[in-house]
Amino acid sequence: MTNAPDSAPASDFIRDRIRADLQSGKVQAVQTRFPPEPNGYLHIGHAKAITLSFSVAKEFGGRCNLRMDDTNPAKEDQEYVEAIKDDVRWLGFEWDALLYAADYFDQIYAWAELLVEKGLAYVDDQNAEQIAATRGTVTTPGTNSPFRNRTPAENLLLLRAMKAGSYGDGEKVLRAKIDMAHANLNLRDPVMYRIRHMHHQRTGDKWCIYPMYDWAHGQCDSIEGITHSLCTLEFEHHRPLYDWFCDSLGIYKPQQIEFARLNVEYLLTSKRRLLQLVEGSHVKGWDDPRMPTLRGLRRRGFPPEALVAFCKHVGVAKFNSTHEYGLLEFYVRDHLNKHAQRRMAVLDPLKLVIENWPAGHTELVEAQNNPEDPAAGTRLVPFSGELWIERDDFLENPPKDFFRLAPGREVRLRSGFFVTCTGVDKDAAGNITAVRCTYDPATKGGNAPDGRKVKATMHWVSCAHALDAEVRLYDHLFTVTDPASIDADNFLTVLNPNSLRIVRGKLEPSLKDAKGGERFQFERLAYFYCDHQDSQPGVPVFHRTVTLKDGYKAQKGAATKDQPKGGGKK
RNA sequence: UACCCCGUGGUGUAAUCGGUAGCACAGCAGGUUUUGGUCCUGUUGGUUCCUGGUUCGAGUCCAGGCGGGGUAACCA
Repeated sequence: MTNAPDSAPASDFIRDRIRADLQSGKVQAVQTRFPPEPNGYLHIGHAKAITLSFSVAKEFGGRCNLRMDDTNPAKEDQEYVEAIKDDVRWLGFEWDALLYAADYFDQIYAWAELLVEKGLAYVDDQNAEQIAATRGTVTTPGTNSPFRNRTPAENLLLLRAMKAGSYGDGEKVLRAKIDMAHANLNLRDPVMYRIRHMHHQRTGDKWCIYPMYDWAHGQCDSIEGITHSLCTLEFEHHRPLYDWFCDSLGIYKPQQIEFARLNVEYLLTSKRRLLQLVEGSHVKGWDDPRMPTLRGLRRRGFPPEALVAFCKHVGVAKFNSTHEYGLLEFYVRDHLNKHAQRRMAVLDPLKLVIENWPAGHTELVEAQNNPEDPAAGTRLVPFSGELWIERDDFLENPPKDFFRLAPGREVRLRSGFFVTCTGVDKDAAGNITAVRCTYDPATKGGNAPDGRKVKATMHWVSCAHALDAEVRLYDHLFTVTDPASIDADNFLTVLNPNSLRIVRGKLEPSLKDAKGGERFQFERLAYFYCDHQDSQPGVPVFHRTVTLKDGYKAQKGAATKDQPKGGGKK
């Protein structure tokens, strides 16, 4: 699946259990599933769940289904079904079967009648408020519904009438008859069916009663023969109910195992909050490159392989943890370093004039496409007497640890020539308008025949040949590492006003042919993604995926870490 | 103030049947380098939440604390 380091699955409590189940013979073949509700887009948290369920199945020679948990037509939409399928495939996983909870509605209903007949479920006439009010609290028991003792025969009639559409929305519900005083609130006669006269994207108008999550999920798992039903920690309290339904029905009971959901610094995975960002236009949609959605990460340029490697690395445990954002970046850089071709681009241009360059002359220099992958070949880049260099690659009065261009200093222009700074031009206000230098014709390609060394190599783009292009520089959407901890009222105050900065860059001409979906490293700056939405033929738009590590800045402290000011450097 | 779950270096995560803490990232130092990237080498960090107990031996088992998270939708 991935070539990233330590992609081998670590031993964890879930795999340990599966191994034991296989060994004891309790389980013959592993069957897992990823059960999203098609009511929104998948995000990085889902990537962990997807990676887990699909990987586990694969590792143990089992199967993994993609099942749409479409039990609530009020919130779901076919558009999301397609998006989910697309995102799962993008991550690199292929399901053994594509299934829908709605396809089991007949079976689930039949089981409901069975429970009614067994006296384990009843129709309640109370409304939602009354049911909530009589549920009790975590410290006080609930009270029985006045309709709790209806006979099985009466309940059966009522349930059938519910199904037949004899009642309006909310008029009646079917409830499991368990224990209104149970310490686990989920077992205080949970609602199984509610009435919703609604069109379902899959079953049309066949049903007007729809099963609740608890009264569908375990049943679906059972029907599919799921051996290990993996889900996140918040469903832990639901497991007793999951078990109760299967046991009461006398059907095959899969084992639900819960693990901690993924948390990453600066990222939010709450659907509600994400929706707030989109609806408030704080981002440009669900696929905004600052969003932690899979679609957003895709547009940001994150390779799916990097995401999967990250998800495998973080492991699975029950401890509620938060991963450093830097770990995610590590996997992105690790993959991109090996696969992204190099190009040169100047994002904060400063003119460099080569005084001894033959007027009007252009020379082509050969540049490596990827030093990490010789097979990527080389390309020709035009070099001339006026070049763009990065503004912060020149300093008139450099500190001792600054290796780049400065008056009197010689540096290498990558794949080009050695140049020596002879002076600067300034405007009336004293701002530097251009840097002047001379070049050494003998150093073409970047090496001096006499063996002399330079301490710095800089990127450049020929002014006459430069491609002007829009480059979008992204940074964290939030200024705090844990935006989820900020309450709803102040949530927007921690939005990073500099999370998106758009600049016009001077790019080497070959980038004119960049296609949407391609990834590059703009040397010495960062990795960039050619946007598949906004790029036009010949007019590419680039998104900064992640910066390169910067050893120089690191030495100077992290003061500018979250507030990039230079062209593309942090 | 009920019930459930969890607690290992800065962040995560490992440690066969209880045998004396490993790995990754980050950090630091050095080397290599036509990217201050990559790569290579070395290295700093842990009384395994606390207190007792069982044991020849406890991160692993037991008890009691402390701390964190979760749960009261006709959502999933």
